[in-house]
Amino acid sequence: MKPMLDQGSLVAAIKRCTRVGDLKAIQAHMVRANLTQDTFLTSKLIESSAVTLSGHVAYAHRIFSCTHHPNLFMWNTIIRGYSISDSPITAIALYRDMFLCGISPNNYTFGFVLKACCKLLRLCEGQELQSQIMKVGLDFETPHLNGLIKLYAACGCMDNACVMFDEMPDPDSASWSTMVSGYAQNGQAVEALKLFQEMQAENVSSDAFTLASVVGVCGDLGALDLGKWVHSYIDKEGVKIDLVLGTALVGMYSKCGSLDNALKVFQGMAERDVTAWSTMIAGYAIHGHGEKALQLFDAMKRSKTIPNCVTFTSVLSACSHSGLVEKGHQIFETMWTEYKITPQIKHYGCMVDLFCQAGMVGHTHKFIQTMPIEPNVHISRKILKLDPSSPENYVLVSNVYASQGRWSSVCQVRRLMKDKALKKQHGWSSIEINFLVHKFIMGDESHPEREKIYGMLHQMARKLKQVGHVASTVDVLHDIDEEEKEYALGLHSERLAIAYGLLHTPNGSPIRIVKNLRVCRDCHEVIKLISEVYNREIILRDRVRFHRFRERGCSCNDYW
DNA sequence: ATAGGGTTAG
Repeated sequence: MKPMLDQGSLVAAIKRCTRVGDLKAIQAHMVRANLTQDTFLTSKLIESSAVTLSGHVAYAHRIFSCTHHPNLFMWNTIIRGYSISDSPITAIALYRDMFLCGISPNNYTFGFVLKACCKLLRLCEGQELQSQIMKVGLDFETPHLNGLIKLYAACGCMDNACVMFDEMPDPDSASWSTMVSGYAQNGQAVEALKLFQEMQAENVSSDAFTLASVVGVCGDLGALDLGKWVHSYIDKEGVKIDLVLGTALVGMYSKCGSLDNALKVFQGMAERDVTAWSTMIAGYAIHGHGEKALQLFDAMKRSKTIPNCVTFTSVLSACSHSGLVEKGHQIFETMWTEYKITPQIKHYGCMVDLFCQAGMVGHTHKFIQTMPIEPNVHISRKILKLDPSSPENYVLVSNVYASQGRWSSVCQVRRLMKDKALKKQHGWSSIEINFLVHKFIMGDESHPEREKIYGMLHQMARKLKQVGHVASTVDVLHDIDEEEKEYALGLHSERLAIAYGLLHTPNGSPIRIVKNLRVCRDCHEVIKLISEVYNREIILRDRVRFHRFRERGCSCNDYW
């Protein structure tokens, strides 16, 4: 190696570092060149290990602690490093230390601490920060406002986020994309799309960040036509399809059932990381193409991309849907032996599905005994104990009970959820007509065409009764709360969507609907009946299947 | 002397 003992070449060398080991070598050079007290070089060392080589904040922290009088840049850099690390709480602690050391923050500091608050969902501290900025007389800049909007969105307060956004004098593309992704993350997909359409109307051009969110929303809603339109918009505007946007498109096309397009985008991508590969593999898994998913998994390994736990969920579920028992078992074993990934409950779930579908009852029992957690209702109880704050877990448990007809337990779980005042996650269904996505929740009365829809709904109910359908839930849920009554009356979201579809799609064309979150037992049966009575093909995409491969062993290719 | 906010997979 050439000697590089001046500051300039050392800085250049730090920039080229890809591992912490490289930094150690440079530190050795600094000792030899008597440059250990060089503030600029020390700053760059901290920056490199704290930010550029993320995951090595502790190393940066050691250098920082050895510095006698760290300057503001060093403080900022170390706080920034922690804010993006898995210990953002340390960023906040350091921010307090900074005051104790008599160092005043600047605008950059606030941005980094805000990010840490965001990761920790510390709304109060974020607001405190907001008043501090004003107190010290610094300008409140767009990145701060965007950070606060993000914080509100992350904490589920889209109303506050919206007020801030509306009051912004000069929202930039980051502001828009924060809002769009905020709606998307809070399950307000339609609002996200509305905002995107507003952007179009106001001639605000969308960049790759916003578009990735929008594309994701299209996938969530199964809005293929709109998704295709956004894709053509991306091409037309010459927006570069980078790793993230490419991955978003692949995911959108596979979720919307268009695997050809998903593959086309995937193959056109200049680079592919573990997320991109996992998305494409999941696409094949969802549609029951087990062999293809496995081929892709092999290709991924050949490309030296290291699979993670998400990749394995998709690969194992692909095996389960295609009956590839041996192969699946083999891959499951490699999780720990080759990749040191501890299988999670969902991976065990895939394995149980795999054995069950192959009819290997004995094998299943044996496998279950090796599991760290029992795979029945009792695990669900454990899940609730482990994470009692996640509403999804309650829904999962309630569904497990429902599938066994244990209605009183269903009510108990629901009541528990209510007592804990957990935000109800409404199940919804949607249908896309002429690029517009119409979303319905159970008993939805807000639609402008509610009269027509309800008329159709009652007609549907009568016709179903004529062919002998008795809503199985009606009989058991008579003495429960209002919501359950609506449920029992048949105002399920998917029926509202179908009614709307019957009213608005031309005769002969299929009705494609997406159902999310709450599966009722007779949903598929009812849809089949409606489709027979009205002589219309009804295609249901059940989003729950994407999340919970382990539930009752239906193959996903039934849905598209 | 250096630096900031927003995006993707189950």
